[in-house]
Amino acid sequence: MEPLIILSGPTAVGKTELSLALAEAVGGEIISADSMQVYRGMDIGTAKIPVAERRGIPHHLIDILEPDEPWDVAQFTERAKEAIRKIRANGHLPIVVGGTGFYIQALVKDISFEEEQREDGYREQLEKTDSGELAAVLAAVDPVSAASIPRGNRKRMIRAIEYAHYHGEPISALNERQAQQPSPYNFAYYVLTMNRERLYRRINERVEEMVEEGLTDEVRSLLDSGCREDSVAMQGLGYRQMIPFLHGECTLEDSVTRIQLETRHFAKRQMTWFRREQDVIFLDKDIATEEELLRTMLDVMREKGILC
RNA sequence: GCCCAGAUAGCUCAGUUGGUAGAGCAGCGGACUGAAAAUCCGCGUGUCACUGGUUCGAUUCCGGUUCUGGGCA
Repeated sequence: MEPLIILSGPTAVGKTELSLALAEAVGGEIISADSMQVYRGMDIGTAKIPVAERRGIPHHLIDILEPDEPWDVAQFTERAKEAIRKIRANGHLPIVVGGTGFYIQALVKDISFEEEQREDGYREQLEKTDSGELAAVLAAVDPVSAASIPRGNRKRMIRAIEYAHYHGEPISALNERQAQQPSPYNFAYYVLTMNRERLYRRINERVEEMVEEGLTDEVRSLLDSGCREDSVAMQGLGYRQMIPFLHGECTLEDSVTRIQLETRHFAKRQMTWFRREQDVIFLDKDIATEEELLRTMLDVMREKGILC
């Protein structure tokens, strides 16, 4: 089985820093599992590690798209698998680092995403449909999903209906099938954690630092260069909340407070995700030094036969 | 010092024509299979400032006290 090392955790917990030490220790290359760092020009707000600080370790899936280009899990898994092949060919170990749990799950479980011919405008049509109608359509097409997706969650209702439309089977059937499927990887999935209060404080501080480093100008120049306010990239934390300030609709302080708040909410959601995830090894930063954590990681990898 | 208005959940406040109270935000928990830094769901007992009085019963009415605003001196 192919070896795979994963290092994740909530935002601002210190993944990047640890990932460098880890890569050096095992002879690894890093694959970013971050839905926003793929975009060029989004550096400060995504806490992207500057090339100069990468210590010569190759980083994949960072800066590969313009901010208005589409990107999703399916593309991520495809590109990540490509990167894994390349890294293995170099005789190195692939290390997936990032906070997008959804991407990591899709990669580890090797969820397949078949091509969809989306040119028929079906999604656009669904987006115009009101929620009651969507619920009715979903109930007809996929009763299992209809029972589990709340009426308020249009996004997930739309995807479920859309899936049935393109594949002729309910997405709930697909999910069930893929859930059984074993991972093709011999993986070690680490999640870095920390006391909540401390994490929240780090988040608040990091946002302040981002603003000092010029986050406002970064957002402004993205918009000036034609990036649409409703683009996926602009939904990112630190970007979306800055828009009202740039329009003169609120103070900078209001925007900053908002970024801090929503980043804290995000970190909380990430923790919910990791708690549910199977086969995860939690590494608590409160009770161990980075050296100790690294040693634990290496021990686990030896045990699993990822390292000899 | 006097007058007026407040004092209710961590915060901002609503409310009870007297039967011990509820929203938003925060916080907490959860979901998540092609936007995921997205999207969505759930969770509210708190000396109703303190203290007397009236009452079967007071957070609610009356008196006093303290504190906080605002006004007048």
